[in-house]
Amino acid sequence: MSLKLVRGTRDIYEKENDHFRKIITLFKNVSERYGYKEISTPIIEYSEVFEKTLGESSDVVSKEMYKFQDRSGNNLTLRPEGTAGIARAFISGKMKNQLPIRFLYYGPMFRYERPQKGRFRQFNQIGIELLGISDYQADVEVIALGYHILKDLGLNDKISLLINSLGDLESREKYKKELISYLNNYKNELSDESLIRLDKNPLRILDSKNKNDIKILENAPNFLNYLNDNSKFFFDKTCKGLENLDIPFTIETNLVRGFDYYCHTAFEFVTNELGAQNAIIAGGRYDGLISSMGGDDTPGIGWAGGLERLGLLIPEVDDLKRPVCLLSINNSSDNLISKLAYELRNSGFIVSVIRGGNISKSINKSNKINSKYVVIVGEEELKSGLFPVKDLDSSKQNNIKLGEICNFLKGLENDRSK
RNA sequence: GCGGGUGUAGCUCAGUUGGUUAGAGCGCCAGUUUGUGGUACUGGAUGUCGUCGGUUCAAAUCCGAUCACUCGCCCCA
Repeated sequence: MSLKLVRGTRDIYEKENDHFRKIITLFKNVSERYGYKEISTPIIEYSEVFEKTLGESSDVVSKEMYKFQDRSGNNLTLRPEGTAGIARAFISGKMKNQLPIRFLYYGPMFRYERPQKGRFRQFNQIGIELLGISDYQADVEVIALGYHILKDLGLNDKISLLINSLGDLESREKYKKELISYLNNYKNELSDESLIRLDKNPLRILDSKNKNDIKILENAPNFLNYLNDNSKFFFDKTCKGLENLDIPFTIETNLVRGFDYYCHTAFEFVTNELGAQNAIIAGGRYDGLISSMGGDDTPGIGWAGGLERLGLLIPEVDDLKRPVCLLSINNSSDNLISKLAYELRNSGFIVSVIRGGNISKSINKSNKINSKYVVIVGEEELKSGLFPVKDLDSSKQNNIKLGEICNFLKGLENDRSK
């Protein structure tokens, strides 16, 4: 039997899980203040849910999906991202009369990519979607929410916001034509990658990292000049909306999203602390998505953030809540200890029972699990009915009657929080 | 998918031009201290040297393959 981990997957232990939980808790907490409600969709969907929405030419669909057939021959895919599944849920759940609707979600996603720092084959995303508002206010709200979360995580000075407009369909088609005709002059100089894109998805050439491509693009027509009045108005208003909230941003005209369903606003919160994996939160507007899946025409905008990447950026913080250790020096005290532990746990304490060994060792073990208080239960205590309750920080110790230990500890905790 | 680097104890890493029984620090366990912890001192345990194969009298060391991690490309969260 192989004990190896599947490539790009990993086991996550207590500390990291605590760390993730903190991010998720903060994410949910802030998002709920903006009116977002949690939705959980399945991890598997029919493959076409992703293929038709993300675009056949996108990297994710063309080479990164975990596709398989189940025993009935259904073509299924482990979700590579969250938006398509939520759009599907919105349509199949017949939620159109509840618009506008705000979703928050988090969970594992799967992409068959080469693993790197901050990049895994199974990874976790947090994300939000806002459906049913075609107005730029939705874009401002969604970006502000992302900024709010990053700010509360203390990442202000580590991230920057890049924003661009992909315009509406009309603007995009017009620009695409201009860009193609410009790039056609450089056909023999463009990178192979970009040449393929020239046919399939020319806008993606804009974010090519190839040096020569970048040079060619310097004189290429600028997307922002091809926005029609409607698109220009939309983009201006969005930017003004961000300024109104004092959210700093940079217009990045070469920012293009990898999925077909985006239009108008595209944005990324990026960092330079994670090497090639610089996008922490990224998203945009996808007005055509739901109609393309067979639903009524419904505008939408959202973003997704990488939990692992966020985790790499924020420091781990020790738990404030420290356990109480009950030291069992004598086996005949088992019942007494389990009852005391039960009572303390009912009162909200984290309780750890340490059995056997001498007192030195037991206190030592208590220290190692970051315990604040220990209660010693040994021969003498069973006789006298008085139990030493010791504060390991101050080394102060009081002898307390069994029935009063819980209240005594509560009192100490209250004093401490004052 | 392409290119570079790395892989030795739980962790961080040494290990000479191939040469006996593979090392250090931290951590862990025990003792000093049989009812009171963090410090100190003393002692101890722990390795398929990533895996498989090859060269050699002899491989952690050289060669090949493979796996994983890592950095860059690509792409993305």
